[in-house]
Amino acid sequence: MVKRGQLFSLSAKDILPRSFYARDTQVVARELLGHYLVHYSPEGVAAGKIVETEAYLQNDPACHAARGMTRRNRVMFGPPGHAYIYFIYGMYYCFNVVTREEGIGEAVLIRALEPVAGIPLMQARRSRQKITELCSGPGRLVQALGITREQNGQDITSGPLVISRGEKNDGLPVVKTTRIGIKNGAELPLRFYLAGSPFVSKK
DNA sequence: GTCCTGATCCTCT
DNA sequence: GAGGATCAGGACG
Repeated sequence: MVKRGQLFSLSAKDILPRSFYARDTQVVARELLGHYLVHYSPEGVAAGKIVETEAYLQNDPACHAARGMTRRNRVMFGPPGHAYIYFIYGMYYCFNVVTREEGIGEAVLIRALEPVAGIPLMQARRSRQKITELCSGPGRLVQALGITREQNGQDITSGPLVISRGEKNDGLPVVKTTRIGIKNGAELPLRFYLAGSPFVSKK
């Protein structure tokens, strides 16, 4: 059990293996809830529990990969368990996890975290004090964890940016609903979040 | 080359 | 609740 503010040290067995990601994208999106996104940076470690995700499928008009591979989205077509980070609205970055086997362009967008470690660091990076405003949104959590575009394509099963095993996810109430901020495919129920969490980006 | 749109967030009112 | 900030990728010519 990880408590808020606790020092975050991982051993290899805590990290989700590549096989976790090489599965159906909706299943991965659903099962990522409750696990921890951890970033070791030169300034220190910052980590949060994943409380909100969205699935992006290859035959889905909202997905960058829907129209085939380009230089921008090529990471999505690569092997699973890698980070796909892209720039949006001229100001923000979004962090995705590549799923499915190599050659299929699908990913899971991490939309919100519950901060558990490195909170002072997050507050400094975000210029915000309230815990609920540190990671409740895709652009926010990237900023709070200190993730940069340089990490696009990076392996997240080893190295400074990883997802580690949380408590047993079974039994947590999960809501499945429509995604946020998109026009095409807006009606598809591909967003997942932990019911009642004050850290989701939007109810 | 030019134009337009977007998987967002913040600052007002 | 509305509007602005700000820029890369993709569509088109």
